[in-house]
Amino acid sequence: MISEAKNREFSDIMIKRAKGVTISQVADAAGVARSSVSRAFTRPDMLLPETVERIMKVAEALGYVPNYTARALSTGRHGNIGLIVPDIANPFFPPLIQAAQLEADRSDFCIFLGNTEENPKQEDKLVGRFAGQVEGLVLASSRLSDERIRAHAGQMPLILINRDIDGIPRVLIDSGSGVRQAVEHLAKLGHRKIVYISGPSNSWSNKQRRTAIRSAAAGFEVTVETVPAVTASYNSGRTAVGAILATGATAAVAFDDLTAQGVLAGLAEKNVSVPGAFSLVGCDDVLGAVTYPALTSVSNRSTEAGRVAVSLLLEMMQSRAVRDVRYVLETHLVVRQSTGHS
Amino acid sequence: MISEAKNREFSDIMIKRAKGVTISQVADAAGVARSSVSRAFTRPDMLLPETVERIMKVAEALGYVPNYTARALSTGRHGNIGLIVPDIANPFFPPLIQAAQLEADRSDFCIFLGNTEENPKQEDKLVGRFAGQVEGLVLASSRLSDERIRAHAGQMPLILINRDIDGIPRVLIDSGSGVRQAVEHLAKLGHRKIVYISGPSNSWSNKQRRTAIRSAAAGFEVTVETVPAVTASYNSGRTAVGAILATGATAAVAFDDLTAQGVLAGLAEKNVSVPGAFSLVGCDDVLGAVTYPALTSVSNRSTEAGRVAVSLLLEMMQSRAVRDVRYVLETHLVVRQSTGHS
DNA sequence: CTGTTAGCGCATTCAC
DNA sequence: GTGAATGCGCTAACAG
Repeated sequence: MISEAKNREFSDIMIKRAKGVTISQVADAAGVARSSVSRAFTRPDMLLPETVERIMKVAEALGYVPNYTARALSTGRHGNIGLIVPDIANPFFPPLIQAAQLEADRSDFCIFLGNTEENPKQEDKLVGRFAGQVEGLVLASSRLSDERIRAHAGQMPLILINRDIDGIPRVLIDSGSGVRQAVEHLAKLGHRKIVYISGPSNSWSNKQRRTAIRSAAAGFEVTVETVPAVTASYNSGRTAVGAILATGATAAVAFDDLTAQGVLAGLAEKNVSVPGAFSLVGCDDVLGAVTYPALTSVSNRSTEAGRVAVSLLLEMMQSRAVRDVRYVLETHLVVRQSTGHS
Repeated sequence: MISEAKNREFSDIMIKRAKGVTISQVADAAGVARSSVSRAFTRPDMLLPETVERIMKVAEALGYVPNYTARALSTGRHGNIGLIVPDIANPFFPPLIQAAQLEADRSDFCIFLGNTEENPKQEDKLVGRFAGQVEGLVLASSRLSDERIRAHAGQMPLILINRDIDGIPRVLIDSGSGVRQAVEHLAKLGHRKIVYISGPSNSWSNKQRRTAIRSAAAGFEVTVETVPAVTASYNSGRTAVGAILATGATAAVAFDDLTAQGVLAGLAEKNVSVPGAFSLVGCDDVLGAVTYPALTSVSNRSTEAGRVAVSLLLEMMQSRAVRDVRYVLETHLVVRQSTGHS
């Protein structure tokens, strides 16, 4: 590996950069009032076409670009909305972010993205940081306490994704429906004891999945044990394999696909064949069919969740009022090759 | 699937939301001047501890939150930097984004993220939209023309990732080094004709890889043909398989891992075994060992690229000057199971 | 230590 | 149709 110093080539030329040109300079240069320049950019119809053209030409020449911050301060509308996610590197979120961005763009809004590294403190800090820069906020899989979320919701329009708090508009991906199908699927394959490999303890989805598995298992005369995987990640799943096998279960449902992928690797290391000797189901279906064996998983609807959340937020911002919306997206099991007879 | 209407439950309660409380209201309520409130939040050391405490208490009670937009307008510093990527759903970018965010956070800066959907128009619009909201900008794998980039660089501090323009600070991931190793690897395995499955035509990385393969191949007496894959994606790679096999080549290097993954799927459909009958190398190494067979790939250094870019940007913003930096990150080949003897 | 004053860049009343 | 004045919420001199 080459050292940093060796990689850096630079000349000594220091070019002082110009400060941003303002509306006043354009006005002076064009021989008009500041307000006319402003109008030329926001309501050209109020000016003579020739005046607009002249102003635009001068603005172009001077390299004038409207300052959105100043505009926002004066209008109270900055056209930005914030989106906060716990971990952008988790493949569950990029499609959600993309969909949110697309939906925001349709109404000419920009997305301010925050990544919290699964850290509530960081999340709280970010929300505060967004204050005054965004008109509304979407919190995806928030790790914040109910109280904190309520406090923030009092400050600005707020939509929750995968977090169920009364009185705050929320979009919920109901993995419960898919998880129940997973348990039924495993039961029919003859499995009598399964383990749930749990995710982050402050995750709403984690609680929901754990509960759904327990109740579904009871109906199929299957027993369930829970093995924690601390965080939702590959390594976490991999190290949990020992504990999983120690339970004597013949199948497992993992909190998410990433965890499942780690478990898959851990099982392979211990020469436990899948699905021959052990069956595994993931959640969120973010890996498609790329694992080996291809992972049976519970579908996710993150794209719709992102789209709907932003759509609800824009609606809420427009009406300047909050409705107690609870939008639920159902899921289902996608059967592939990682599950088989016990 | 349940209809949207059915999923939406909401009460009729419309709660009017309060407007943001300002520094003046806090000042009045606390019986101090506005400037004291401002100081309590920005330079508490300038005030008596008891004054600070009193102000803070009142602020807390009123639910005051500093307005960053107003603050930015007055100071000229908003503590935001923009980061624009072509496709957030491409696994190459999340680690880069995460690293950039982490580095920004160390200096208490926030990242404003933009996604362009590989569309230059959208990219141009976003840059304009960021004007005045960010103090600096990082453009990753920009699809903009040199002219547009130069124009924007004149407006604010700007760093490029994977784009090589003279006079504009840039961080380049040199996949050339890794690609050359790939060609050598294939040549040693006896392959005499290989194809390069190209990516987006306006991608700097694509040009760089194509060029590197050609020159390396010449040195090893290997012939190269190029098959286009339009966009960098799974489907694109999958549909290119026909054209790839038609060339009669025995191995291929794909623009990126996503494309390679598609090719892998396409080859499997045609019952062409990998690496038995065909060898394949990816680029960017974003899939780890999860494909089957595990993909031989050229390493990426996106995390470092993100970190370094932000670090350079902050440095540049501080000095209010631009140096002609060209920071190069070397790559290497990661051999796995998708390559074998011809 | 704290209050007073004056902008930051722009949109928006009002007059003309 | 266009210019002059006011204020968005906050920070930064300058006094006291």
